[in-house]
Amino acid sequence: MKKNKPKYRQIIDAAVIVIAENGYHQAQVSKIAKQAGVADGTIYLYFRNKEDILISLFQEKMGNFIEIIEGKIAGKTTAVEKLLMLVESHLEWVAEDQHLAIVTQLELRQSNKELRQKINGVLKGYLKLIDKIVIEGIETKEFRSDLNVRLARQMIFGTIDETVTTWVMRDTKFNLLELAEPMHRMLVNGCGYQTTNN
Amino acid sequence: MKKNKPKYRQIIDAAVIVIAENGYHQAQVSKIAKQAGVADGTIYLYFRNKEDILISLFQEKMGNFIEIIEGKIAGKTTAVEKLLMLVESHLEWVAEDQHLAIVTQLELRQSNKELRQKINGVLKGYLKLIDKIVIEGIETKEFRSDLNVRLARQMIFGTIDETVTTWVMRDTKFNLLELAEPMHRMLVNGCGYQTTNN
Amino acid sequence: MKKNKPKYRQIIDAAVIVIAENGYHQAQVSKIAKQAGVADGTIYLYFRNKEDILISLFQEKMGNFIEIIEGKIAGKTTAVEKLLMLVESHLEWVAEDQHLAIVTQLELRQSNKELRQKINGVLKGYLKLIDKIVIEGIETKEFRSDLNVRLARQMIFGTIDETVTTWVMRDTKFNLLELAEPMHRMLVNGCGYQTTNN
Amino acid sequence: MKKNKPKYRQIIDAAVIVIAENGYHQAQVSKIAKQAGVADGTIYLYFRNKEDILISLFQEKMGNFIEIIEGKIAGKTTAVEKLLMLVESHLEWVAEDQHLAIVTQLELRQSNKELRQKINGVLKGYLKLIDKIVIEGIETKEFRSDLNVRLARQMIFGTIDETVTTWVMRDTKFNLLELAEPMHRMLVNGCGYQTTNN
DNA sequence: AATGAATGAGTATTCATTCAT
DNA sequence: TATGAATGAATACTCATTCAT
Repeated sequence: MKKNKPKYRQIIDAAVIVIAENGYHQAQVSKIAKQAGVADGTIYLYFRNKEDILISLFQEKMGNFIEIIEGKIAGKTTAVEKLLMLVESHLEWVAEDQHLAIVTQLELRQSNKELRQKINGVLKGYLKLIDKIVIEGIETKEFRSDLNVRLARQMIFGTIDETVTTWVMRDTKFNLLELAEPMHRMLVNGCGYQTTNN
Repeated sequence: MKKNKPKYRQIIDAAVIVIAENGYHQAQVSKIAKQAGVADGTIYLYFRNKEDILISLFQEKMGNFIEIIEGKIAGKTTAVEKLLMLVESHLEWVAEDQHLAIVTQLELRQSNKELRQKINGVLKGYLKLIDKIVIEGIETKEFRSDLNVRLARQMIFGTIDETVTTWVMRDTKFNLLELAEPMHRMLVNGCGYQTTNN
Repeated sequence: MKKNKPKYRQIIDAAVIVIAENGYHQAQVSKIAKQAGVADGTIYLYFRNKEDILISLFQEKMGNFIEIIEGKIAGKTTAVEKLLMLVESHLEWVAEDQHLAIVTQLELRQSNKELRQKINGVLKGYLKLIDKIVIEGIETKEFRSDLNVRLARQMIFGTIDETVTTWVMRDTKFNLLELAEPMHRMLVNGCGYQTTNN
Repeated sequence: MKKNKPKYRQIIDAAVIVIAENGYHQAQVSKIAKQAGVADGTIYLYFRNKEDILISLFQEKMGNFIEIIEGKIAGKTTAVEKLLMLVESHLEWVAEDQHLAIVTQLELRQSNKELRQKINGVLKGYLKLIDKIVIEGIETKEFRSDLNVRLARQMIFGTIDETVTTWVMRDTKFNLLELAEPMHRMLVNGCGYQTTNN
């Protein structure tokens, strides 16, 4: 199993750094190899081609992230709490590894359609996680019974993603985690009952 | 003023078609020229370079869209009504011209960081429009007084954008406009007061 | 028609020189372009790819040679005379342009199977020419009636080809044309009646 | 002596199979090693480099073939009979081991000039054998006294080689051995006296 | 003797842009 | 204005060979 050999992770981590620092289109295989401390050809002992590095990168990192969140959420009892945990974890994840954030939020989105579709495949796991929380919230009556699940998920993911992307692109970084609580309140309100204060 | 000459729009419209049909990375200048019915070199009498075509495309189309929305919103009295108008207009705009939707939602996002930043510059006008509605809503007490304006805008834009992107990528197209009302309710709720039904 | 433009022939002639002097595997496109006095990219305005250069080269040169021989043969009345003309012309053709001889006899034979098959397609025209002479010789009773046409053609072509290849590979070049007459006598004898002097 | 160790032949036989089935340019050392059931590095304990495998292959197989023919010829008294034996043996050899025929007739000829010259060195032994028969034929007056020995050898070898190559390339295989007799008659005629039936 | 992971040199092709006409 | 032939920089991937074990 190639994935368990140290050079597999070594190359993926090198790719994250090279892409974050040089941009997607300037991340040549030779640069990644150099950063990883291996020969160009060694890359191809662990990955089929360049695209395979990028997909594997996304799978490893995002997949890992989804697992962590699933674990954290399991400990929470209400959908509202679970949603807070998801928002906090997501923002924390982004703030912790800015190289990775740049790669997933900005650079990897420049890839061609084929690669983006494979990336979307990985993302689906995350979106299903959100769906589960929304559905649970409806069942427990924390959320409106007439809530459109897909729309709610698009609100939750869209809000987080837009916020994170804006933050990653900013030059001056503020504390992203502080946004978790107000963002969570907005999203829960969005899924809740009353419309205005009238 | 080059922008008023017929070939200027001719080339931009050709670019929309070529990018929508071939994808961003297969939209060569020569293809756009052919579609526009001009010689390759002629492109450079109207645009500085390829990037300039794409930015101009976005400016023309998005700028036009913003103007239309501004007009429509002016006729509404409350922030809630204005937000509904914005959501409806946005979804309508996307549903009306699918070529353009593909280009702005999917293809143009594959461009490099530099181009994307310029595109974001154009988008700022739209985001400011949203900000104005949110601020007005707070002032009229339609929205919470402690609402984080930037966060609210990111929710509104993020939700619309994520929804539209998902819709554009789908093979089977449902009626996008039907989502305006429930999406609007979610967003207004998100900006409003009460959290849950407890 | 690209084939009539001067650069088309210019590139083919450059390819002959570069391949003859550097060998098939050291004949990079950039070298051919430099020899032709054009930019690398210009090659691709006239040829689909590198293989297309080589096929076109063979078609142009060999096709041209076949036409010339056909013309010369038309003036001869007997199959025996026609065969002499063919042998003489072939040897003359090889001796005249040694660069081309190296390319067709040695270098182009190193190409991959796909290219060789296309080259064989061009060669078929030449082999059919030989067949026609053999058949005519049989009909005029210059040759044996029980002569196997394909075998006779293989003897004629094989003998010429083996002789020419040996000559091209030799460092010291003797007068190739002097071999025409004795080679012709051998071939005519081979197609004729008596076996030995017993 | 490496040549007597079992793995030496094992690797050569593997090379014949791999080249015949994959073609010269797809016959990587690693494939040959796998087919031979040894590690890549082991190849280099028995051969200096890849070229050395191919030369050794040709030497072993062709050398073996020459020895066999020499034995068979020794039992014949006239040059004409010896030539028949040579032609028959050659065609039989090709028809018997089609893998080997593909390798020697088609694939090995794609090698570079340097390797082909070394192969020609091995072939010299066979060509000398032909020369001996021709010279004997002249001395015994079976053949013309003014016969050019080199030319006669080129006819004999060229005819057989061209015939065999054509046969190997054909998809539908006919009985090659049936060509021995008519081919022999043609060649003997070619070396003989009379030109035509006049 | 045997292994096999690691090495790293080498090249065809595309396409945005120019400029002589 | 308009043309379009010509330019030339830039990069992923293969595979023969090595050498530490």
